[in-house]
Amino acid sequence: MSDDVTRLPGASPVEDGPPDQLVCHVDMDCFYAACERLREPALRGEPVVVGMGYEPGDDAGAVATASYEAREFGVDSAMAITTALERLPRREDADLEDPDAPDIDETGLYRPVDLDHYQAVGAQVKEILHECADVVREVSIDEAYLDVTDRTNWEVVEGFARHVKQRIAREVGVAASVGVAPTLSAAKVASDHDKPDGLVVITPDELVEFLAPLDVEDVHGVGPVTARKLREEGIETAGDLADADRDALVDRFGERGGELHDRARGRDYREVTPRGDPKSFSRESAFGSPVTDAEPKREQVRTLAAAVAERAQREGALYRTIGVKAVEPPFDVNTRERSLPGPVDDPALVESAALDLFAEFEDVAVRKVGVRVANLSFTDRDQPSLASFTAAQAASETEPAATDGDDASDDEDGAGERDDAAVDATDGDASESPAGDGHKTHTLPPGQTSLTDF
DNA sequence: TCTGGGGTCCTAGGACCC
DNA sequence: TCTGGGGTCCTAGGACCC
Repeated sequence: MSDDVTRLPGASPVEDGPPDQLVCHVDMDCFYAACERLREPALRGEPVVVGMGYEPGDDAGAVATASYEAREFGVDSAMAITTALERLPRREDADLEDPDAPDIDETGLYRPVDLDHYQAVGAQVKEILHECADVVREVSIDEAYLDVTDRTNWEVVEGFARHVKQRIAREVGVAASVGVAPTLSAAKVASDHDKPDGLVVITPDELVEFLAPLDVEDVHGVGPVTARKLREEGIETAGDLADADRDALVDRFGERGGELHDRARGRDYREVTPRGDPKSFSRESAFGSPVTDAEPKREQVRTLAAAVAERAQREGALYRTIGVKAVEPPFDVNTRERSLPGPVDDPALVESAALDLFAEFEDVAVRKVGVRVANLSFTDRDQPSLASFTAAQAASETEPAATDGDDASDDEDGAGERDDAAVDATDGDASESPAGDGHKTHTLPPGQTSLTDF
């Protein structure tokens, strides 16, 4: 029911042809690096690398953003910091006296990610964007689509887009690339086309010709895996994809195949709609090297569970599904999740459920663990009142949860034993938390460590 | 390039219900 | 008792995006 909130009547796709719209895609250039330069002007003109999971001086983590100066040295997003340091040593290691030290002109400045700062800068940019358009879809911290159909027209849209860029540069101090096109996916292609500081307008007349020569991987939605498969069939460009047999694409790639075919032909029936509520929250973290011992992994799971639960509470979200992730070397991603009979806000339950689901990975080598909550509902909007929620919950709690001591893994064939008795409230009454913050808390009965009764 | 973190959507099989 | 088909929910994995 809550899902329907995001599917407003006006948001249904137009079936009978491209919607007549003017879409503007705004994409900040090297946003994290630009934000660092904003508060540390000495970084301007220098190779800057912003690393995540990285602290000053260490060499763990990965590159979140590399400035264009750093990219000259072969440093790129998602690259391991160790690799980046090989190509671009840190400035601190330059030493004019030492012949073995790197040349200062071939060193870069490394900074750790500071999301709070970027969020604050991003908010200023978004404020401008909302002033420039009636509908804005914020895709990420540094990217948004604008529906500007009613604000401009094809004759003057270039000036309009230039105005948006200049406002961002003048009022916030960071550079954006802007693309304008009749569809979302083409606007995205347009903003990418002349980065950095680009401004590209693709009119409806030019659309097909513009797309045709592009690499097939430039089509939004074609990633490395699909691109490889397409190339194996001789489909190298967007034009090749546009000319390919649609039914064959659907056979091979499912509905997505048809969608990609459309996009390569300049057809994209999506409209610009604001983003709805989030669907899940997750936290994950990687170990420096794979860990086999149970306790350090369990400790990390506990930490992540607490962080996820805290996030949900902060955002006023209840969750009905709790899940974990365990990545085994070399890169085998395993996920396990369980759904509850009803939405809860219960940090202790997130922890015990996560540990329980994680049990089967306790004694194997794991390089990364994660915890997730999903099936979210938001208290102050689409959620039934606390009173009715509590009543419904009480009704499903009449049967006490069994503590059978079984391993979670033993439950595979025990589906018939599943019962609907949910998680029991500790004191038998579903009282609000003492803090009186409106959050109803739920915990497993003392001593219960298994979730086989989910 | 030996792979970080936070998300979304899709698919496929099985359970379960009518 | 056997058979059928449709619909929905759940779980696991995969691809993609930023």
